[in-house]
This record gives sequence, structure tokens and C-alpha cells, in this order.
Amino acid sequence: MPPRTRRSEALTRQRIVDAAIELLDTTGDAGLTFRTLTERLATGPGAIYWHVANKGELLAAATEALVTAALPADLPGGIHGVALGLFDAISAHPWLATQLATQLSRSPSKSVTPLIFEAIGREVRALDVPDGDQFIAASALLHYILGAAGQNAANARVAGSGTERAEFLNSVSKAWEQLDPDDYPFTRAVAAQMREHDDREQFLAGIDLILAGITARER
Amino acid sequence: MPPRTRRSEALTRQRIVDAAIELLDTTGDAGLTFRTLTERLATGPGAIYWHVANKGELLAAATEALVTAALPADLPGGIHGVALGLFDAISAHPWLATQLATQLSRSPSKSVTPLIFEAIGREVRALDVPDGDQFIAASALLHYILGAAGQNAANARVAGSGTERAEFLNSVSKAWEQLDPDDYPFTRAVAAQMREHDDREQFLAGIDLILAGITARER
DNA sequence: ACCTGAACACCGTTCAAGT
DNA sequence: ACCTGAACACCGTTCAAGT
Repeated sequence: MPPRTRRSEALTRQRIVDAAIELLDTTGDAGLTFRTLTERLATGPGAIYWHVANKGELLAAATEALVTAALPADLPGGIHGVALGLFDAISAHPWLATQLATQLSRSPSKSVTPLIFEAIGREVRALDVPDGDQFIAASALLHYILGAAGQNAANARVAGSGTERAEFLNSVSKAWEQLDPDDYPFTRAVAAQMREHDDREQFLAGIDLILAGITARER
Repeated sequence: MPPRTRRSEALTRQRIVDAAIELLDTTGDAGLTFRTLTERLATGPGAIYWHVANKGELLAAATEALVTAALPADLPGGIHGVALGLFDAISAHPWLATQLATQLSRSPSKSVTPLIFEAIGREVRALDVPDGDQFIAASALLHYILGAAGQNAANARVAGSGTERAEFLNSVSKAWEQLDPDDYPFTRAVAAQMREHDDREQFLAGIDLILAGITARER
């Protein structure tokens, strides 16, 4: 029998969170289990539970770490900067989309929700939106950003590389074009755009559309 | 031993889907398992697998049934009608929010995605949005509707009854008010609105904001 | 204080066997 | 064709025992 792998560093909460992120990135949502995690960290489940209360807390910690990194206090670019910061984080870590949705709804007073809401709200305020409209404007931006970024990440997750991605979008586009013309005129009409669109460009156009609505109401 | 409960009707795919919906409604996302489902249907797992390929397909079928019911062909009220149709469906079946998010991202060519996209797109077209902007306008509305409705359903899910709900929103609002004034000025400022807001009203205001952006770009 | 690893209750799914 | 129910591989979590 080969000698047991010896851990080079002591087990810490931070090391566990890092390993979890790596596992989620490489093997996807379903890839993180306490079995795979203990294997990677060369330890037993009990050791992990000493540092972390349960799987939910572990996922929350992983999510918070990435969101904090994506939204530094000195982030430039106004609302577009915030939107792209989250967009890129979700692109790099597709599982974040699902996590953020659950965290937002299950624990709206916990760290990650105020973190994102504040970053968006700060920029909404900078646009001189009247007080009564700020909550709605920030909510609309929040939901659009998370939804659109998640959608895009999902496409990337299914597709993998660049050419695979093109193939995937192409197959979706084709499926849409084959829908019943009477029942699905709109979906058929935009099928071509589904194939050709540039993600970031499309994403930012959506932001601008919402911003146009915000400033239109200002007057 | 009491005589085994005899099924009154034969097992069909429809009956299985109905039982799954009922189970999800009464016990939540985690309440639907093949154990609870076989118990309710007085059968074994093999019987269910004869009618349904796997749990994913069962969830997809349940989702599609409710969305189809929520968006009939003759639905009145324009885009507000579509938005409220989905809002109410998600309010009545909070687990729908998560399901729709996964379905939308995992299988964008399967029935439920075109169903919703078409309903929204039809109304976008009716607003005489230029061809090049229709895809983005429909996407923005889609993400906002699903995100905001899901958020609201999540509040309702945690809270239960009306007074419980008020208590829950109150506790979130209070938690927001206790955030660091230097780091969270915006979130603190809108905390009061979080407590007082009317869901449907707020939800429709968000729709109108996006619509304002759509028509503002038209000119 | 920190870690080990066997054990528990539970899950989705399969499949030989029945009718 | 339709259903039964034991069995399989896997999951998150616990806990007595070690250092």
C-alpha cells in the first residue's frame, strides 16, 4: 500500500471553501458532494463538519467569496461595471446563477443579497432616480442581470468550447424555426437572432433598455 | 392487518403528474420523492417509471401543465395579463420559480420555454417594437417576471399566512436597517419600502418601467 | 481543539418476477 | 401491457473514539 497522502496545510474553513469552488467549477452543480470533497482534501466528513455547519452554509460561503471578489468597492464603469462584474463571475462559475437565485429568495437579509443590492442601488442613486422609484429600478436591474447572466452561463455550460457553443445555439435556433407557424410566430421570427447574437452586447442592450425606462419615468 | 388500499383509478401519466403537483404544493421543493409519491399513489417505484422516464421528466411535465393553464390562448390584458398570469401561478406554486429557471436554462428548445417566450413576444410585437429590439425586450421582460415573481413567492413560502408574511418582511426590513451606514446606504434607505410594499403593485410598476424603456427606445 | 471513519436514514433508479 | 417490491449505488449528516 502506498503511504497516505499527507496534507501539506492544516484544514481551514477557507481551504474547504476554495476546494468546493474548484469542484463546482470543474464538475458542475452535482459534482460537489461530501464524498468528493473529503477525497480532495484527504480527510473525513467529520473534519469538514467541524469547520462548516452543513452543505448550505458551505455553498453560501463559496457564493459570497466570489460575489465579494466580483464587486470590489472601487469597481469602475457605473451600472455597466456592476452588471458586467456579475455577468463575468457567473460566466466563469455557472453554478453561481442557481446559488444566487436560491440565496436571494431564501435568505434576503444574509450577506450576499445586500452586497448585490447595494452595488446596484448605489448606481441607481447616481442616476438621480426619484426616491420612490429606486427600489423598483434596482429590483428590475437585479432580476434582469441575474436572469440574463444565468441564461448565458447555462448556454456556455451545456456547450463547452466556442465551436460547441455555436453548435448548441444553432440547434436551439433550428428547433425554434421548426415550431408551428400559427402557434409560435414570434419565437420563429427571433430564432435567427438566437443563433447570431453576441452575449455581452445583447446583455448590455438589455441593461440600456431598462435604464431608458428609468430615465423616461424621471421626467 | 387492514386490507390494502385499492386504487380507484388506473395509474396514468396524468394522475402521476397531478399527484406530484399536489405533493410539491403541500410539502415544498424537497417534499417530492419517489417514496412519498408511491405512497400517495399506493404503488411501487417501478409502476411510476413505466409511465415517466425519470424525476426530471416528471418535473418538466408538472411545470408545463401549470404554465399552459396560466397562459391560455385567449388570455386578456396584454403584457400585464401575461405577467400577472405567471405571477399568480408562481404565487400559488412557489416551486415553479426554481423549475422554470432550470428548464429555461437547461432545455431552451423544450416546450415550456417557447410557451412563455411566445406569450411575452406576442405582446411585445403588439407594441410595435422595431424588429431588432424585440428579442431584447422580450428577454428583459422574461427575466424580470420570473425573477420578481420568484422573489415574491419565496417570501410567501417562508412566511405562510398573511400576518406571518408581514412579520417576515418586517424582520428582513429590520435586518437591512441595521447594516453598516457607510457600506450599505442604499439598502438601508429602501428598507422601509421592503416592509410596506404591495407585491402585485410593485411587480406591475417594474413591468411598466421596462415598457417605458421599450417605448422610449422606439422613437 | 481538531480530526477519523464507521454508521444511519434517505435518495433516484433498476430489474427480475408477477399478472 | 402494466405493475410489484427487493436491491443497488449514492447522498448529507452524526457521533463515539482518537490525538
